[in-house]
Amino acid sequence: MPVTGRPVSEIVRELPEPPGLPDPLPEPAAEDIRLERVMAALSDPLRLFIVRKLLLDREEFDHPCGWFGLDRPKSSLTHHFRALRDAGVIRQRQYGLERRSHVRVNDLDARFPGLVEMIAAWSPRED
Amino acid sequence: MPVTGRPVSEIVRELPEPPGLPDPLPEPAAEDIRLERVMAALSDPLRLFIVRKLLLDREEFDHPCGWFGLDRPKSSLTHHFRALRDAGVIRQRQYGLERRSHVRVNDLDARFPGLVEMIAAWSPRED
DNA sequence: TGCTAAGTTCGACTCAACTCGTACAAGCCT
DNA sequence: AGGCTTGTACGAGTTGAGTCGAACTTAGCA
Repeated sequence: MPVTGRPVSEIVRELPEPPGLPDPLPEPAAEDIRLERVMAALSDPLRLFIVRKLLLDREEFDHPCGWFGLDRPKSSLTHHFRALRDAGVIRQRQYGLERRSHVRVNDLDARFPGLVEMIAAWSPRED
Repeated sequence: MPVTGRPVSEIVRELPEPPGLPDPLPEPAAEDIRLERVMAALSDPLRLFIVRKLLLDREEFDHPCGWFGLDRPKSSLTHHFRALRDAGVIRQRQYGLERRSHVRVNDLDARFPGLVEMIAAWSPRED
């Protein structure tokens, strides 16, 4: 995975919200995020890839599905992005045709201190 | 869950191994522990309970299955303890009839800094 | 010797999750 | 209007995980 080399201290600080965003899609409130569900969401390699790319290769505030370069059917991607959103890991907004996502760094850090930073610092094995 | 109130700084420091222990049961080497598998192991509420109790209510170096007070069939417990051991979360040793477990704090902390501390600090919701 | 206790192994059942094709909806553009 | 793009909804097939009962193994002990 390409990595920009941004320091971890910057990764765990969520970008400020640009003004005039669409409303977020339905998601759990920060206090309703469950560790078991977050763990289950992050136990899938594809979803872990998505979250890591959002953290490490972030270019904008929000990113559409196409930006990830995932070679999977669209219905599979819908499934995985929804799993991440339902668990409270990402927030999604509808921009016209596109549905863009970012990691809920502030909410995750408030509930589970150190989790986002650990994921950002972790390097997946090659084999 | 009862909690002894030990400081987190003590929790993330694994107890020193007493001398004369039996060999550990087969387990992945520290460098082979996979984050996806650890996440999957911790996505089950019962296993999260086991790990938290091992971290927070520890009384000895190793604890047998009976110590946890889990009201499940023995074959179910075998399944869950094995899932934790296969993922590299706990180490198990055979003491006569008993199979005792402890969390591999040092190995987990080396691979995924902050994970154990986050789990120890986290409080499950009541509902 | 034989009982008991701790835990395993095996097989069966259930259920949730992953995968994907197909059909559909909703914007954007010419 | 018509076509293109982004993504959803639904359904089906498959796989894997959790659950448990029943039979077995092993160690300790009376």
